[in-house]
Amino acid sequence: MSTSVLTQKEPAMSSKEAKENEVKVQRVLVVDDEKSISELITTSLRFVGFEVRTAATGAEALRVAEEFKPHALILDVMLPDLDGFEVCRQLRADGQDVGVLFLTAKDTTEDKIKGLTLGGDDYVTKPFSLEELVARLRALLRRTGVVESAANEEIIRFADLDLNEATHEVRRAGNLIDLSPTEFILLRYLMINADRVVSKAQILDHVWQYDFRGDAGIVETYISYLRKKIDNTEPPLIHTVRGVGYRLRLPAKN
Amino acid sequence: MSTSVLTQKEPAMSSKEAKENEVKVQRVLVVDDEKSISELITTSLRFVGFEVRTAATGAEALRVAEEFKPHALILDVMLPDLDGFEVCRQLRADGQDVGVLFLTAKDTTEDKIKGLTLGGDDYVTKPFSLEELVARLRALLRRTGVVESAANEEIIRFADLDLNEATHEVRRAGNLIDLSPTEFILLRYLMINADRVVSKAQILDHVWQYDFRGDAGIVETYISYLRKKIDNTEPPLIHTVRGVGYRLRLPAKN
DNA sequence: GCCCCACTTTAGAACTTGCTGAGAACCGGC
DNA sequence: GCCGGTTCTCAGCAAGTTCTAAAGTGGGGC
Repeated sequence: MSTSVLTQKEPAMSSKEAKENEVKVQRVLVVDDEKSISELITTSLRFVGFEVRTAATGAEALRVAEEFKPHALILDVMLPDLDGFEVCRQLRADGQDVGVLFLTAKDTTEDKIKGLTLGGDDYVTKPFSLEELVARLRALLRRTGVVESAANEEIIRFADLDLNEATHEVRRAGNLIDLSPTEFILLRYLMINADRVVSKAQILDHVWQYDFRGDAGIVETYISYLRKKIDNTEPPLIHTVRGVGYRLRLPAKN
Repeated sequence: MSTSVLTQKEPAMSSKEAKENEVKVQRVLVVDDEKSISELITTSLRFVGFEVRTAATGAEALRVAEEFKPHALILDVMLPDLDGFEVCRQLRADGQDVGVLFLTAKDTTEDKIKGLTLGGDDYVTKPFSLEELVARLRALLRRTGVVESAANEEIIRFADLDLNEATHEVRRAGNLIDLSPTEFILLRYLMINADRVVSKAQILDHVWQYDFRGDAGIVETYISYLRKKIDNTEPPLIHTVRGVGYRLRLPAKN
C-alpha cells in the first residue's frame, strides 16, 4: 500500500486547531490475524488521524482493550481462538463502552451475520475498500456518540456539491444526482481531498477493494462517468493534472 | 454506548436537547437467565436510550429493583428460582410502582398469561423481534404514565402516512390499509428511520425475530408487499438505494 | 506543425442486484 | 381438521453496475 496524501479531513490545519483535535483523538483497536490486513488498516487509520493498536487473537484483543480503552474496534469475526462475537460480548460484559465494526468474509453464512448491526455496530465484508471502511468507522463513532467533531460530519461539501452520508444523496447546485456505489465512493474520496491532486494509484488503493488486480485505466473510466453526471454544468470542478492525477477545485482560484 | 442509526426519534439532537432528555431517562430492569437474550435486549435498549440493569434470577431481580427503582421490568416468566409472577407480586407488595413486560415461551398456557395484562402490564412471546419488544415497552411506559416524552408518541407520521401504535391502524392519505404483523413492524421501522438509508441487514436484525436464520432476500419480498399495499399511489415513498438499502423519502426534495 | 502519448469516451460483455409471482409450509381460529 | 391468511423460499426476469478494450482527442515537446 502506498503511503499517501490520503484522506485527511483538515489538510491545512493551524497548530492551535491541531492541538484542539489532539485532545479528542479517537482510539481504534484493530483485531485480525492476517498481518497484511491489519497492517493495511492500521496504516490507513493512522494516516487519517486515529490512534491505533492491533491484536491478532481474541485473547490479546481483550488484554489490549483493557488498558487501551478504545472508542471502537475493528474486529474480524474469524479469529484463531475466540470468535469476534465472543470478544465483543466479553468486552461489553466488562462494561467497556465500545462500538464494533465487524469484518466478515463475503461468503460468511447468513446466521453468522445476523445480529451484527445491533447497538450501533456495523459490518463490512472482505475484501473492502479503505474509503468504505473508514467511512463506516466514522459513521459508527458518530452513532455511538463517543466523540463528535468536525471530522465526523454527515454532509461533505465542496463548492455547490453536497454529499450526504446518511441518506446517500449527492447534489450539484441543489439538483439530486444518482450515482452508482463506486461513483459515490470515488466522489467522496475526491471531495475529502478537495484541492489536492490525487494520483490514479492513490485512487485505486483507496476507492477500489484491496484485491483489485486490474488496470489504473478504470479510474479514467469512472472519472469520465462522474464528469458526465456531476460536472456537466459550469464551472467544471474535476480537473486533470496531466501526468500526475486529478484534482477537485474551483476555477476562481486560477 | 448509546445512539444509533436505529430507532432513535431524534437522530440529529443538539447537545442541549440531549441533556434535557438525560433528565428523564427511563430505567428498565431486564430479568432473564439466558445470557444471550438478556445481552441482546440490553444492547438494544441502551442503544435507544434506556438505562438498563440486568438480573438472572428472581431473587437477584428483587434485590436490584430495590435500589435501581426501575420504571419497568422485562421479566421472563421462567426463572430458575421464583417464577416471574411471583417476582411481580413481591415487587408490588413492596409498593414498587412498576410496569412489567413478561417474556413467555410460545407454548405457555393461556391461563398462565390470563390476568397479566391487568394493571397495564403486557407480554411478548419468545422469540420476538427487537422492534416489537421496544414498541411494546414504550406502549407500556406510556400506559403506566411513568414518563411522557416526545419519543413516546402513539402515532408516527411521515408524509401522508399515519401509523397508530395503539390501534395498529395504518393510513395512506386517510385510507385505512390492512397490513400483516410483519409488514406493520417493517413499515414502522422504516418510518422511525425516515429519510435515512437502512440496510437489509439492519432491517433483518431489527424487524425479524432474533432466531430467524434465513436470507436477507426476505426483506425484498416484504418491501414488495409493502409497496403494493401502501405505495401504489403517487408519490412513491419507499425508495431503493442500490447496493445500500432502503429509504423512506418524499420526492419533493429535489 | 507534427507526433507521441496521456487522457477521454464509448460500446458492450459479464456480472450483480433487486423485483416479483408462484407455491410450499405453517399457524390460528372455528 | 379444514380454511384463510401469513411467512418464507425460490427462480426467472429486468435493470443497473463493473470492467475491458479500442477508437477518438488534444497537449505540448521538439
